[in-house]
Amino acid sequence: MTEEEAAVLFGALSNADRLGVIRILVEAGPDGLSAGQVAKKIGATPSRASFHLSTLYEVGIVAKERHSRSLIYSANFGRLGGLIAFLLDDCCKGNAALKACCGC
Amino acid sequence: MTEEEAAVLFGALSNADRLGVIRILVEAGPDGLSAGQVAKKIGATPSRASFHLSTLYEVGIVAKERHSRSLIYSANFGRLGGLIAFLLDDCCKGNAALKACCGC
DNA sequence: CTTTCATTTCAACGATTCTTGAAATATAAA
DNA sequence: TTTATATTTCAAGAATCGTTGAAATGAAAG
Repeated sequence: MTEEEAAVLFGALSNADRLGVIRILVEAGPDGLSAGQVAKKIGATPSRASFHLSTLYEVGIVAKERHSRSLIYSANFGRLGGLIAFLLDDCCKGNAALKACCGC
Repeated sequence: MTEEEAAVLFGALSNADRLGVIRILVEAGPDGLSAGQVAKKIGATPSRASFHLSTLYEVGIVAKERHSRSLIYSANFGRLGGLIAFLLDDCCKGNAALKACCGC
């Protein structure tokens, strides 16, 4: 992962609504949640939730699958884990002090 | 750490120049580097480097200390580790799949 | 006390992001 | 085939971000 790519991913995490989305999608597990359910849970209008879900989808942090009328979103752990690994191992060269600070 | 605070921290990481700064400051170790050295290493004008260093300093990701004419910047592992811990443990509830994906 | 060096601050500008509400699309039900 | 449901897309506007180069600040040297 390039610095540019990581920066884009961090940009996707740089919004409280989207962190809320990630939180509830992780909680929801592999079955995920519909866009509407996400909107309700984070207290956002459909359009606003859709905007944030799209942002997360475009960078690969969430997956999307149509289920009849609903679009079901779920967390992509691989992508999120890859970003953490970039920060920890590549950007910060596996620095021991850093790992100690995050319990890794 | 609140979602709002984490979002601000992720925002500070959402720029390739700033990830470059973090990389070289981690590499430089506890002694850090002057603003001028940072600027040279990332290939930026003094003013642009200063802007990015300030952004990182304001959110506590780097520390700053004057040494005669130079301002010496160094990485704050505690803050960076705290953010990773937020994502891993709080936001993602210690999810095992995620931890596996980043080697934690 | 003037000059030099290191860095920040500022103003201006363009680019990007976020929100809102209305209109469009896709799917299913009546 | 009309209607209802679920979601996205769009346009407009406000807010924030990033770059540039010039001016200001802080600290040391001559």
